[in-house]
Amino acid sequence: MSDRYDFRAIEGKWQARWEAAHLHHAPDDDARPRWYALTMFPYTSGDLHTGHWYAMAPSDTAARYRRMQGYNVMFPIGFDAFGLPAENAAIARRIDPKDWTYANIEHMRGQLRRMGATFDWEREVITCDPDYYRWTQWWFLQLYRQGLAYRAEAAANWCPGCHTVLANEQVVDGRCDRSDDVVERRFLTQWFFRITNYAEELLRFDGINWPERIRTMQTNWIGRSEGAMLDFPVDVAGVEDPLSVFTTRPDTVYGATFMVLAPEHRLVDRITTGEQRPAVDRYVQETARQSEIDRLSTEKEKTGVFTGAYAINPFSGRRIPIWIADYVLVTYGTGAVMAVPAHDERDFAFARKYGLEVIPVFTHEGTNISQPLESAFVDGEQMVNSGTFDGTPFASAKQAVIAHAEREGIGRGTVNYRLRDWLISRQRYWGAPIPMIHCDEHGVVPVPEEQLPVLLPENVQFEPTGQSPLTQIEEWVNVPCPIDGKPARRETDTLDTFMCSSWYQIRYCDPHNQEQPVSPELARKWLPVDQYTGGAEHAVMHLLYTRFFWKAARDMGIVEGDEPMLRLFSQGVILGPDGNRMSKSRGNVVAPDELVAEWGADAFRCQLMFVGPWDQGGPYNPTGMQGIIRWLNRAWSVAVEEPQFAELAGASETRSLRRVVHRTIREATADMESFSFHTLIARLMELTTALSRARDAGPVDRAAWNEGLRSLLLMMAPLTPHLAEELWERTGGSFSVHQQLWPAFDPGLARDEMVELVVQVNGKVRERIQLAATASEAEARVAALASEKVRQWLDGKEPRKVVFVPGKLLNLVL
RNA sequence: GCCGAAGUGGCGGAAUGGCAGACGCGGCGGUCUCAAAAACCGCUGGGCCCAAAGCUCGUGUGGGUUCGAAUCCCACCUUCGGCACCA
Repeated sequence: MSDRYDFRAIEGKWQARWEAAHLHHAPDDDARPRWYALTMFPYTSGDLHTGHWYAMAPSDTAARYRRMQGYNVMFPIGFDAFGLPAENAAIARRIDPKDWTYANIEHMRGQLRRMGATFDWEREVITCDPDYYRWTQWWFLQLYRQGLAYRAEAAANWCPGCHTVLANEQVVDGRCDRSDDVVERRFLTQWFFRITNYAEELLRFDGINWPERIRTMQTNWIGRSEGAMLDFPVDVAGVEDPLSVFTTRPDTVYGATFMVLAPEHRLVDRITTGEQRPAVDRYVQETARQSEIDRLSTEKEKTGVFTGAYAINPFSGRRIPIWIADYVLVTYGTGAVMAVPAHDERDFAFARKYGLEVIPVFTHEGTNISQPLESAFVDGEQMVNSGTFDGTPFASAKQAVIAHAEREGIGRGTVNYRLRDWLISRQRYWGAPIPMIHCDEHGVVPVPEEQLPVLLPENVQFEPTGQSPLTQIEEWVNVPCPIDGKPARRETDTLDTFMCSSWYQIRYCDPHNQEQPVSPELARKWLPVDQYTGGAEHAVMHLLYTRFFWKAARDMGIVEGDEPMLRLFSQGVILGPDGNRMSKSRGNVVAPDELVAEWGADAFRCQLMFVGPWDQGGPYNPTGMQGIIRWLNRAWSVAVEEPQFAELAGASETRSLRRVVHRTIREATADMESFSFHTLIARLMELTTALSRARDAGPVDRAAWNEGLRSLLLMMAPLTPHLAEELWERTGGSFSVHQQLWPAFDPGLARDEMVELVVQVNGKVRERIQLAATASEAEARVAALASEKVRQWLDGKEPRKVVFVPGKLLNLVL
């Protein structure tokens, strides 16, 4: 046989055969231990790009490896199918979003099949399918029942390009993460999920193996601060409630010489005096006109206006002015701060500009606090100017002040978070309708569960108006109130699509269940996900939301355990050949379909895995395909062109071949465990070379050859599933190579007999000597001193010290 | 500004205290061929040297620890990522 590797003849053939044999379906009733491997499902953009391949092919390799280790592996796939592009396509091209989406899915299914991945298509989910979003709506109702969904007016991020509000997580540097438009601040009544209820728990990552990078990003995003809430009475007739402020420095409260409110703060209008009103109104309007980007710039000089009103410092009793300034954010804490210019840089800058009083309340080494301060200082030695607290050391000051505040009922120790509740309303059409009804008499009423799904109406006008297109469909909007049947109106906003993806991994376990989102038995069998893989761009969106969702589901008794994904691996970003992100405008897009058509799926998979460490990503090297193709050709030739056989069971060349084989298994197994696919491929290339050299060198022991070839094909199976299957069959293996066990290595056979021992003199390599691997220090010394070269370097001296690393090195120190 | 990761041949990268550059690309030389391509084989960090042997330099920069450092420690530079007026 001298035929050559032709992927065209084998890839389609085996894909069909695997499908016919349901090889990739994970049965629910199977005695093997389960392994739930999950790769993030794709958005239905209509085209599978290189980034998808880069994410999915290695995930598939890892999943196949687990199967060869004896697990019942579930590796499902589906489509994240709701979202704006479908609607924008509808507007631009006058096609129905549904038609656009399902046509895209059809195309992408073909692309995914040609990848040759072990996807369990019998578990496919499509989030825009009523069978799926019925349960997304169901989840909404459960969260509502738990008090975790609520409607409130708040400062929301409005994207003028997308004509909808966005969650905080979708705003990057003041811009929409999708359209890049500068977001505007609008005060709107919207639906939220109380993710902040779980802030504390979301900061803990106990029992899960997630990358440090993702954990840090989530931790930063949640932004926990310890401090106190302090109440400052307002000295304005008719304002009874005190002004509460959050501070991380309650110990500096005696130095609070003024207060600052965000310009949007509710109290501003009520406390502003007649004299100050024109200036305040002007400032509030100016602030409202500014973009968030300008407003949040730390470069900008601080500005503000006095309201004319005063508050009382509850500790010092001092009457202090209330200002407004745009450096105070209405979205954080209470939207008001106590300003302590002596100990806060921002307050200091503000006080200096407007001539406000500065009172230091700590002593500080190297600072004369009886002189006007040059700058604020944050640490200190002990409290001063603080009444009975004077002399309290810095370290215990916070606790002392908090304890006092709690005793007096003027404040309390608290923890504040940067994390805001998750805004889930969207003023767009292509999403799951929020299953609520507004009734004049009964307020907001949930749609009864048996009426789910609330179907999206069809034939809708999409031209963006700033309101959901659903508002215009009278026959859909007008419904009877579920309580008394009187005329009422449906909620017309749709759900953030991140809600659809927050629970998809749960639905995969029981995708066809018509009674429940998942049966308790199947949830228990498959969940949580053992290995999740996906991009780091979802760190504070999808990956945070799905953890929140899971914890809420746990508290409702639907799932068990504290975390939805036990292990997470975040792959890097595959870049264009020029080192930039692939984009049509740059013209550096690498199209998978073309490469698959030219070189085959196996080769493309390997090329992507050979780029470098998976978590680092990097530029795609167009010429790199050659190396992979050469390897696959050599592997083909090694499998189909037998050597001359002879009985050489104990011969040294046999031992040496077996050593390479067993060592490769050892290393390849470690590489699989650590997702080090590039070094794994390198090792298999070496094994292929070793086999072909052994064959060309003369007669080979039959058993050793078969062991080596068989091991090579088994280890290639997760990487090149089609090629391995074909060669497995040609070399007499039974269907399927993917149902075989991963090879085991014999440490004894992997061990070296002879080693090249490095001899160093004063730490520099001067000689290499052949020695039995088990040689002792004394033996190594004798062998080293037998070398003329070593003796020359020793120059007749006796080594002062000898370092011996068995099997590796002997260092003679003079 | 704060936090984190990274920096190694012409290129992607390997080696996480013990032979720097595995494996691959590219390059050079060869086999085959009328020729080219493909395939296969060999060589391929810099310097000294006709060459080899050999010596020497070499993992962002400068110091340190160690018999021995790409690897550990300190300082700095650069790149990337995250957070950033969060009180």
